[in-house]
Amino acid sequence: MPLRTRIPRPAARRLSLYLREGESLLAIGAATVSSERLGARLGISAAQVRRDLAYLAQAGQRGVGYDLSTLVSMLSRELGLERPWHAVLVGVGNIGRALLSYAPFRESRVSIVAALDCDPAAIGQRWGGRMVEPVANLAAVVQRERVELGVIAVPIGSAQKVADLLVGAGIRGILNFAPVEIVVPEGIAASNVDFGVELRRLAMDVMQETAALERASANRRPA
Amino acid sequence: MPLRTRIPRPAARRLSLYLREGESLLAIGAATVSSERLGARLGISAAQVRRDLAYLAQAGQRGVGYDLSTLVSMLSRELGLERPWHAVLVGVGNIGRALLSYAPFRESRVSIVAALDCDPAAIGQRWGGRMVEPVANLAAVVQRERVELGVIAVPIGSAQKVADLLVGAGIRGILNFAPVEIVVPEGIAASNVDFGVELRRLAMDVMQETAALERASANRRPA
DNA sequence: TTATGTGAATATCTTCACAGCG
DNA sequence: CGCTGTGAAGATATTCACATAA
Repeated sequence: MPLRTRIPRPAARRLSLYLREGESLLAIGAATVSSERLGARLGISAAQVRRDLAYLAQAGQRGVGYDLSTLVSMLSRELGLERPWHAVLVGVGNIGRALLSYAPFRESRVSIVAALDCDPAAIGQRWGGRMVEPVANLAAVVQRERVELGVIAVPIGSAQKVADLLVGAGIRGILNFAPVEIVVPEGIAASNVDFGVELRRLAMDVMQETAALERASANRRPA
Repeated sequence: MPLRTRIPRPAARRLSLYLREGESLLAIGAATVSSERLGARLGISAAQVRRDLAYLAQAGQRGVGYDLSTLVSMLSRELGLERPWHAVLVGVGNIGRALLSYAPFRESRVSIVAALDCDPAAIGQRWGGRMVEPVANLAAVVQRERVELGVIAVPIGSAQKVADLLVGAGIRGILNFAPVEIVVPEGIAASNVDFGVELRRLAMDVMQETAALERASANRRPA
């Protein structure tokens, strides 16, 4: 077997977006979609969409486009969503509660099956149907629920400690919302979402847009 | 003047991280940092760090490293953080409240100066020191507080509507937490954070890690 | 005729390796 | 001597343009 070449990182990231849009088009009642239209909905060029989707075997049909239900199931398979994934959340502050009540998870194959916290006052409360357990239960929860992913939503000071606990409990991937880069051993996937970094990046993008506009108008009346 | 070449997209995104780490090292009492160490804290190669920081004029000193206070102020300037940026939040559900209580904003130059919602029950409540106002006030708030950025934390169904309102009110950049790609006119910066997409990506990363490990062990005993 | 799939060309990003400077 | 800054090489990613298939 040819062991199909690995999908490039940026393409792989876009696959999640195609899946989300594909599902939403399907929900609207559409049957097919063109690379043109799919790209337009996501701000991605049609050529890029075709190149990305060509990594899936035979996803589209020439002259017609992509059959949405085929596309959705191929993307699901590619993204590893044919089987369900279980995640455990640590920290039920505002971010944690936002995650627990994030509606789209209910029908997604990736779900948060348990919520832990170390604050005695938080333990026993229910959020989005799940009861908060003490962090001490972590290892037991991971085994009991076959948990593979961990979500960190604790303050910056405890983030690394929680990451170590998760790794120790046998988790394979971590999504971290604390504003610090966590360190994980080789072979464990980690990704970070930091609201502050996102807002700063936005500010920078606005600056660059502004600069680009000024440059453009300066070019209209050059030396 | 040579109109210094634009900083590449990926490098620009990393700049936010260098700033965050730089500030945190400074807080610890460090005076300088090497590309080696800075990179190690972020999982970025030293060569990459040097290449990125070289976009700032004369940021480091050979044989010594980067002076942290210089570095932090250069990065702040590059990211447009020399002056404060004001953002308005629309939607005070769980995500909105998480943003309002996100501690690092308090000392950052990007701050959320107002919170709006369309639910009468939410209006008048206080979160993180800010009182929730009706969305109808949007244009007035934008003018009053010189707001340039908008944060969307409303359900999927109203996200595009809110985006249009923000653009209409004169906002220059939008950070969207609803799980849909919003459409904005040319010249307006937009970026999206979707918890579902992030978790799916994590699941995919875990799959790929697993596949890579299997491939590696298969190679140890090839045909 | 329409819209995919894909070589080839281009553009962009990253790493290497070492000259250069304090 | 240590560590940055940077040409040049290498690796990746994107776009173009068109052959191809329904």
